[in-house]
Amino acid sequence: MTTDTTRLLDDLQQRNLIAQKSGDDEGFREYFSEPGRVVYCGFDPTADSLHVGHLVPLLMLKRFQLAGHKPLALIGGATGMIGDPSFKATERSLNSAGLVAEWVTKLGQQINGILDADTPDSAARIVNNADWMGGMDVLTFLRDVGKYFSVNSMIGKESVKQRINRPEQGISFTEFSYSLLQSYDFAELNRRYDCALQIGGNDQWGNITAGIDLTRRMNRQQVFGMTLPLITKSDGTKFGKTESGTVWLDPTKTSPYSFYQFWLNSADTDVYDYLKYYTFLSVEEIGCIKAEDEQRSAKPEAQRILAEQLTLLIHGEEGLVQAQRISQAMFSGDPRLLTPEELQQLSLDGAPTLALDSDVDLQDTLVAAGLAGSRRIARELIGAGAVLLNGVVAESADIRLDKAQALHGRYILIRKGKKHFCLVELNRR
RNA sequence: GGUGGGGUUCCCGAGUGGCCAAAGGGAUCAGACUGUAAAUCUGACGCGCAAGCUUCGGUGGUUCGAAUCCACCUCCCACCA
Repeated sequence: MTTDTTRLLDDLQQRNLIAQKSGDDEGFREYFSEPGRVVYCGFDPTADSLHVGHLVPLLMLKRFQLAGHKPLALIGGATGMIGDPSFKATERSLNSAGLVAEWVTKLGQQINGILDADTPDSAARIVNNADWMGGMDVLTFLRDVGKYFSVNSMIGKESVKQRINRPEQGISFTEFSYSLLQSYDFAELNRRYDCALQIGGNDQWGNITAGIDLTRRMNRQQVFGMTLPLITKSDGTKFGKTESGTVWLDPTKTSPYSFYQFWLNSADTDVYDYLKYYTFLSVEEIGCIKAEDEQRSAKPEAQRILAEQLTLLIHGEEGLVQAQRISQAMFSGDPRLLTPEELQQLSLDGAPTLALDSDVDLQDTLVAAGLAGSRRIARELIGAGAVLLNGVVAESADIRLDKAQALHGRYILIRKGKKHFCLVELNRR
């Protein structure tokens, strides 16, 4: 077991997954040389689903689990009521208690699906900090927790500096107190579960170190902290977004197909790093993939592997098959070969869909589908041969869509350019 | 409060009476090339099938004609205090 953890830490370093780590490497390694250590990461319910930005810490918990430790996922039913101000430019609006509670439940289910709760010696545990914070009264909190914090050092934290320095934005006492809550969580988890490591995104460093200090003072225990790097894209745009917005883990918010496509579209310059961050493939294997991709001068395999690994992990075998089947039909297959069931599945799987009456103008349809900004643009696109109906180039701008050309009398798959689609379903009249 | 500068089509930014739907760049979209890449090249980029119509902070005015001139309003910025 000792070797497992040593390997883990070396592996994490090779994957560039450690941004900052508290304390000395020796002590850290020694402590984690014993199996069954408890590692925690908090997830605040700020939406009804986790998104790809949450994956790195979540998978980190799993990495520790695979190395024989116990992952502890904390869902911030309490902290989610407050809002973390770290590196946020503006004060955030509060969510209602009911909404937060609902989100807590949903996040719990998602996390549960990813972390293994049945592994004998390293079962995952999911806790909610509302359980110990919800009932705490103000005086107790201020006396027992607040007393350990120095406002002087709190206002010096980099994470709130911009808020402190910008009077027009400011920071409410509520948000300013957030760090105390998170710190108390660490101390509490240390007391309850002997938790000794908190991990989080690099923006959490301030909160984590505050928790380490509090735990030492309250529990007289030395605990550890580690932050994970902020994932970036080589083109400078924000990771985790597509033109249609955040990439969620919830299949009803981001379909397995879109999720698969998100990873598949990773840039060559990023994809090998992502394989290290997001998959459990060994660094050696990833190195081989890279070497092979460089040998072959054709399309690299890395993106496909990345997309497969992640879709399988989050959406399971079925989700992956769906995603691949749709991708195949859309990009390289002939949509005319799809069965009515598969076409129907397309819309369920997240392809944009439009229900129209039969015998409609193609230009108007392109506009309605959001594939063209105006009829004039639609005509230009058609003229350039950029519009495909069921995989066949639309020859004329004056085409009308009717049942005769619809697949199975109902479906017309419109494609604009290389990767914009809309499935039109003609109503029977 | 005083003075000076400014608000132009998604963004930046030219344009100071007709030749302006408005230079140039960026972003975006498409085509070619490709790997559903990158880079590059080409084209499009207010609306309209078209005649034409609606845009240049707002309102009114001068003029045959205004993004361009005038008045007022509004917002932003700089300096003064």
